[in-house]
Amino acid sequence: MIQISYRDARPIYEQVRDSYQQQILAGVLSPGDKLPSVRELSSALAINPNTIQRAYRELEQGGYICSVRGKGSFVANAAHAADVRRKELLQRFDEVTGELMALGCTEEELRERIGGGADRASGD
Amino acid sequence: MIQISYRDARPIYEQVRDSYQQQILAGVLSPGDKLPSVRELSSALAINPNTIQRAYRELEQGGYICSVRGKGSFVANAAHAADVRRKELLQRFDEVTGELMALGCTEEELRERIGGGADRASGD
Amino acid sequence: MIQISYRDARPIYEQVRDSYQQQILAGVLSPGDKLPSVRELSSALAINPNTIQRAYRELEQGGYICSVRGKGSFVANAAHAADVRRKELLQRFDEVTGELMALGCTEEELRERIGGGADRASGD
Amino acid sequence: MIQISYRDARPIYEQVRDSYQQQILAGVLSPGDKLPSVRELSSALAINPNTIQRAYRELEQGGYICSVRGKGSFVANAAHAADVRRKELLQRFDEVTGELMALGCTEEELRERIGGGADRASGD
DNA sequence: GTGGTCTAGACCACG
DNA sequence: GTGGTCTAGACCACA
Repeated sequence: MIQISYRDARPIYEQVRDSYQQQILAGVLSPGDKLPSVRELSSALAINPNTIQRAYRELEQGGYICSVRGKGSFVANAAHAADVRRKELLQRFDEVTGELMALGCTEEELRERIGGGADRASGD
Repeated sequence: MIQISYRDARPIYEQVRDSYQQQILAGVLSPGDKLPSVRELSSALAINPNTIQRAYRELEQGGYICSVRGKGSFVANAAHAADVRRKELLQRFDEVTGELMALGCTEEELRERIGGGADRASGD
Repeated sequence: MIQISYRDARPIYEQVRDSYQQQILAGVLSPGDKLPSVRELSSALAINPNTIQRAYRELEQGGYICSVRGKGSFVANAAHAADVRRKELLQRFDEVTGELMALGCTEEELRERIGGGADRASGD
Repeated sequence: MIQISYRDARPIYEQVRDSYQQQILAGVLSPGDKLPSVRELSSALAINPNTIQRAYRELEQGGYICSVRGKGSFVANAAHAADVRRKELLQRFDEVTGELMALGCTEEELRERIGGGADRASGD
């Protein structure tokens, strides 16, 4: 289930949108799965239906879900959306590595860090 | 000199703050260098002085500059600021690599990408 | 047989209506042919009978079919329907060409494009 | 100035969005031109500000305008938006010509029709 | 019941 | 003053 926080700087509709986006890309939700209805989710989270609807609308514009009047909202085939997302992330990856190397990090240091979630504390 | 753009999604005070932050970290501005006064910069950029003041305030809170009443604002010792920035970037690095690998990128692929600015187009 | 898709932006009754409209104009269905009954089609497609009924009603209003109480629905003489449709399309043709030329496409370019399905990729 | 009609089947926000989109693509509005503020336009058209804002938001998402907090909304550089629009129109052009030829129109007939706004009545 | 649109009015962030 | 977000509640189209 989606978690939202009023302490988060992001507006609520973005938190809802990003949570679903993440779950869909991660495969937690599969193509064809039904999302909770706008009214259902809005009452479950104690949030105005319009706010949920905006999140759903943007998910649909991004190709993540497919909303059908009278039926509900369903997870779409994520292939295209995943491609777009991967391009975004690779661009951010280049930016971050570029700035880190400008700050003195070596290529070797960053290469070792990839996938090394276990010993992450050593470099922080 | 600082460049601001009205087409940028970021508010102006963030553009000013980030520009100086970047120049200080990159060594374009050295510790002790004097920044233009709020009045000077605001008239040079045709921007409300309040906006500049907010940028300077946040730069001081981040440890990038040091403002002295009646004297002006000066670049602080960059070592601490660079440490803070590096931690931020390493955290984002971990987030981005984590999500990329969840989307199917291999560790090897990402390791090869580091520093490979010349053949970047191949992976986009 | 009619195909409907929940991922289509159009409501279902429009998909049903447009599918038959297209088949009638293309000659796949000939004047006098009997359409499946509302009950038959609604159970075959697992769709609410009201939805099918609305599609049939609009097909009859458009002159594409002729419904006889107690007998069924039959494809009408296609000549009139085709005339109406052709007028619609010619109007859209004028609108589209007008806007394309306002965007810088030349008359020659559009003339060459007509019927050039083979080399379509060159102009996209 | 924008004209909206309650008799139009399109929702109001689409009418507003499409009107500006058209004016920007046609060059009636040039890059850098300021659009009326949300409040201004909403009171001029006697429409709720939220409705106008949605139109403006979609114009920004489409790359037609650029909205800046505290400053206003301005026409963006339309080059990219025009490209996207042209592709859309060329695709519709192909669809319409294809269906017209399936209905018996000849290539020659359609080629002559292009640009022939003066003698349009002959073919309707 | 579902999603979609619209209104009325509030508050915030920014300049 | 500007745009952006959120709420509360209404009505419509669709299944």
